Amino acid sequence: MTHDSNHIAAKKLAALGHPLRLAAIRQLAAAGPAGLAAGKLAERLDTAPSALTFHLQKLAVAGLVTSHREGQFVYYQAEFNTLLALTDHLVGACCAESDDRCGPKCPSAGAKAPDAD
Amino acid sequence: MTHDSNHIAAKKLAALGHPLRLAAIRQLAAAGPAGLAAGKLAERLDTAPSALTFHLQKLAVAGLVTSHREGQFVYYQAEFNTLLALTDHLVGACCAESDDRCGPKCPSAGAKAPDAD
DNA sequence: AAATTATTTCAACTATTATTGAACTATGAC
DNA sequence: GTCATAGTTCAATAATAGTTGAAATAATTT
Repeated sequence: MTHDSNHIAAKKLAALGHPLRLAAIRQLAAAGPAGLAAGKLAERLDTAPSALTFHLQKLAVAGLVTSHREGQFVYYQAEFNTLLALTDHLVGACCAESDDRCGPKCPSAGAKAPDAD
Repeated sequence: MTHDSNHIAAKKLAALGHPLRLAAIRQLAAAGPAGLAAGKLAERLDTAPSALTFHLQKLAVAGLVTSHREGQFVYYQAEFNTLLALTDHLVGACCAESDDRCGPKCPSAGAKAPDAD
């Protein structure tokens, strides 16, 4: 909400704004809390290891993934709370200043409906 | 879900991945279906008109805003459905391949819980 | 300790995006 | 028509981001 949290959220969105990175985070999200090894991810995304590292680092800097080594492997996992907070930042204030709502799925539906049907 | 929809979603996220654009779409989202005139938006975002046009065009190309002229004014409005679909693309497959869920707010909570408590 | 597998780092290069201010176009008021 | 207001376009520049492959580091196996 502050001036600065907008800046931070924009950074996260920019990090997600690349096809490989978006595909990566979705794989990691689908994989659940256990995450995936970098190599597995590279294989699934059909990309070169060095490219994957480059992109995973951007995601890590943005706070969207974490990693830890387990023997030979480095596991990456999605930062779920950060992802969910981000989607909320994006649509959470939807229609806040409006009498109308944007539709049946409006995130702030019910919060201000004058309609007591 | 397809290879290509990922690419399209990444484009939208990249469009949102700039502080001014993110601030703009949030203002437009908060403004509801009626939208806001470009000048009003420029004033609220404290930015030069030409810069605002530049960024609004990116949002428009990405399908996140539309605009229409009303006399002297050009009104911009958020594309709510696109925004909501985007957040869903981002977290919709969360934990889909996992036995564990990422947390109490997991978007796919209930979809696969073996827990019949 | 040499070989193998997993991942990261680096450097050279290419490509894309953002910023700024001045000029331009569109509409409405006089 | 001329003036004021609202927005857009353009051109020059500055800044950032992405790609590639080869070399380096880390852990494991023999």
